[in-house]
Parts: sequence; C-alpha cells; structure tokens
Amino acid sequence: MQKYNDSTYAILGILTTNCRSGYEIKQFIDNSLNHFWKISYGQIYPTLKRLEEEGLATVQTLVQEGKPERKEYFLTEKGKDVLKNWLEQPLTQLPVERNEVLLKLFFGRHQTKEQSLYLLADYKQKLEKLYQTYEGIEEGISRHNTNHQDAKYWLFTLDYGKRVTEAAIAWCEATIKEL
Amino acid sequence: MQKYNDSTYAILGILTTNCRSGYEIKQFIDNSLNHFWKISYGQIYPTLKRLEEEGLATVQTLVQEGKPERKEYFLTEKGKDVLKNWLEQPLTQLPVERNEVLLKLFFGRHQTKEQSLYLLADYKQKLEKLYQTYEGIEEGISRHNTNHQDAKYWLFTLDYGKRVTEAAIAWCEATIKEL
DNA sequence: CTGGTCATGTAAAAAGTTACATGATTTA
DNA sequence: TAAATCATGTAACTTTTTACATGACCAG
Repeated sequence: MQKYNDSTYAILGILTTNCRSGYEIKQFIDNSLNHFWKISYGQIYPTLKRLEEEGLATVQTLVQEGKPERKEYFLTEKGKDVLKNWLEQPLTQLPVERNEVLLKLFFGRHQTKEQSLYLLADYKQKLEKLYQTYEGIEEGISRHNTNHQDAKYWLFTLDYGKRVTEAAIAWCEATIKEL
Repeated sequence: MQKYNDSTYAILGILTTNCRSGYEIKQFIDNSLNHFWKISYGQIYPTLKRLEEEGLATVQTLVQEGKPERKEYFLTEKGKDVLKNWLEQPLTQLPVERNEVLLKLFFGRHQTKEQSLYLLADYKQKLEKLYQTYEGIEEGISRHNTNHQDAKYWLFTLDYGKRVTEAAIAWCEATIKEL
C-alpha cells in the first residue's frame, strides 16, 4: 500500500466527519486540531486534489447562489481502507519536539541571568494562556457535543495538552527558582 | 540584522562549545540536543558554508595523518553578536507540537477499543524508555561535567524533558483506564 | 574481511509556509 | 464604505530529510 504523510491522513480522517470542502477542513483544523496539528491551505488543496486523483476520494462541485462554488469531497472505500490501515499502525518512533525556549536556555551561559529569567517568565505566561485556551475548547466540546460519537476522543487529546502544558509551567517555575 | 533559522542559531551556539567541525557538531547534537532539536548532515554542512560566506565564522582546514581532512569553524565577533541578539529575543509564539498518537486517537471512533488501547500502551512504553534515556544523560552530565559552565543549563533542559514525559505517561495511564 | 569510526559533502525529494490572486456577499 | 466571511487555488520559497558518493584506518 502506498504511503502518505501524516497531514494527508489527518485530512482523510477529517473527511469522516461532516467536513467536506477544503475551506471547512481548514476551519475544523483551526478549531479542533490546532493544538497538536495544523495545516495550511497550501497543503490542503493540493492534498485534496491528489486524494481524488488516486481514488481515495470523489468530488462533487456544488454551485451555490450568492456564494462561490464549493467542492465536496467524499471518501471512497479505498480511502477508508487507507485511513483504517494507518490507524492500525503504532508509531515507529517518538518525534523530536523542537523547542526554541530550551534551545535558548541551553546556551544560557551566554546570557545574563535576567535575560534567562525573562525568557522563562515569558514562556510561562504563554503556556498559561495556552492552558486557558484548552480549558475553553474543552468546555465548548463538553457543552455542545456531549452525545457526539467523536467527543470522547477529542477530550482525550485536550487532556493531553492540559497535562503536558501544566508540567511545562511547573518546570518554568522550578527553573526560575533555581536560576 | 539578517535573519537565520533556528537550526542556524543552534549551530552558532554549538560553536561556542569546543565543537568545531561538522562531524563534531553532529555528534554533539545527537548526544546533548537530540531530545529537543535534531539536525542532519544535509543541514549542517551547507549551514557552516553559509556562516563562513556571511562572515559569522572563519574556517581552518586541518590535515591530519591517517584521518580525513578536518574543517574547524570559529565564530567571529559578528557571529557572536548574531547569536547574542537571537538569545535576547523571547519567542514570538508557541509552536504547535505535532503528535501522531493524538492524531490517531482523535479519530479513535474508527478504531476498535483494543486498537486504541494498543496504541496507548505502545506509546506509554516508548515514553518510559525515553524517560530512562533522559535519566541516563542526566547522570552522565552530573558525573562528568559537574564544573562545566554549561552543565547547569543542560540539566535544565533535561528536567523539562523528564517532567513533560512524566505527564505524558500519566496521561496514557489515565486514558487507558477511561477508554 | 567486515563493520565501525572519522570526515567531507551534494542532489533530489518531501514537507510546509507565505504571499498572492480572484470575487461575491454580508455585516458593522 | 470598509472589513469580514465564504471559497477556490497557485507559485515561490524555506526547511528538512534521505540517499548517495568518497575513502582511509582500525578492531574483531
């Protein structure tokens, strides 16, 4: 079976929800996936084109009154199979999570203590804001999608984000003290 | 001031340690930076070339007996300035950390419960191994570089890795229970 | 004599971002 | 009347990985 990159699988997965057009997919990503996967239009449209070319999806062009044309994509059986197959594979290796703050702190000897403290304080603040964003999304899902079949899994991913962010905040605090 | 990408700054930073050649830089990255930043030869050599061309570093070619030639790079004042300037800037925005496991779990409705459990168990196992790797590196630094000026900062970054990995492991456990 | 270490590098491909172009409708 | 929303897409660019090429030495 041919291989695709993870962003392609993400799009394949999103097509199982009721998002059908490139525009809708982008919105879905920005609202629900953005904390662990983001994709730009520059990737979405060419990918959708390719999915169709390779028989993983079919297109239907809708002409709407007062709105631009809209292309709706639907997974084919082949597309569903490809997605299912990917879902079954465990990940081969943990990806390296690039972290600019750690990179800067790593070379902290070339900075003043104040600069390092500022770097960490700023990072902490951004993480706290992120945590709040997670809480907001979580609440939104809990309120509006209680009986949505996917909601359970969406909440799991948010819980991950919260826990990891919490740990990072605690690290900031501890490191600020130790500096 | 011209902008460079973060991998360039990483290389600039490594040149402040006593790593001087592309080969040594790669080793340094694999041993010390790998948990939050990795770079391939395909990036290192062209970057070093560029650093020299733009006056951020100077080269000295060493002819060694019984070994290949070795190019040693040294930061210039300009190079040091560029590094320092970068270190001073706080990060503009938190990067999105792509996570393949979360992406798969997000579409967990299309999997059996067993598959999701397997995915999480496998992820947990990999995280535990990673945690042990961190402990190993930490011990190595504590033992051999106690009085190295950089050691303190290196240990901070490892602490980050440990804390975040710990949180991820706890999430795996909680999610496995809740599934 | 095989595989590892030391050491350089390049070419091609893949992956991803950014900026642009288009244009109608709706809302403030 | 300005700007936001809906909706498509591409071209150029940047970043990064992968695979290849070269070659000597040393240890098992």
